[in-house]
Amino acid sequence: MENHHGFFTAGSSALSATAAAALEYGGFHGGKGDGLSGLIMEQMRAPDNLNVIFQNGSFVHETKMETKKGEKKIRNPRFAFQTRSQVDILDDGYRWRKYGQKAVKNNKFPRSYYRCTHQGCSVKKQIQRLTKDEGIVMTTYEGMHSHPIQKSNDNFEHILNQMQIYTNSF
DNA sequence: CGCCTTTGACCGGCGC
DNA sequence: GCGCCGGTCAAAGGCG
Repeated sequence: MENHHGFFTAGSSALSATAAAALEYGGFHGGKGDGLSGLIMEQMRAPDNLNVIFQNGSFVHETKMETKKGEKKIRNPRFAFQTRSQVDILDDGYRWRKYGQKAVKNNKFPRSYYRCTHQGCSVKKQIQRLTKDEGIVMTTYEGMHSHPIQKSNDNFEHILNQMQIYTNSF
């Protein structure tokens, strides 16, 4: 688990543990053993009400209390991470339909909302570029896929390669 | 024709 | 109540 390549330059054991959980969940077909598997964070998940955020390679977690008086208001597990990338859309192999875009306060870039188009799958994600550092794209996943990937993974791997190059030259 | 964006309207929660 | 804010809906249009 220590082989994730400077992408998240973390010494945090918490990060390692989370990464382990991600790989354990292993939604992507095959780690391919090419060293990129550590970068595949899409499938990482956090416990209920736990928001996991990576900032500048460091690891931050924030608990989110959603359970108020509603009780039924339990949010799906959420997972957020940031990547340094020129492109906003990180193709992770699933098919997404965009269902909204909103301007966010204190941010000059809009936030985009996507939903997984697989029948019966309600996984959502939001993508937002940070004003603070335009090179960073923040992606937040909510919920987990309970079905296989629909698209080829080739594109995603390509993008991962790009990201790796990009981060290494940092 | 099927699937996707775009975009303003709408909605619920919250603070004043 | 009212207005803001974040999130979602849905009509219209684009594109292969």
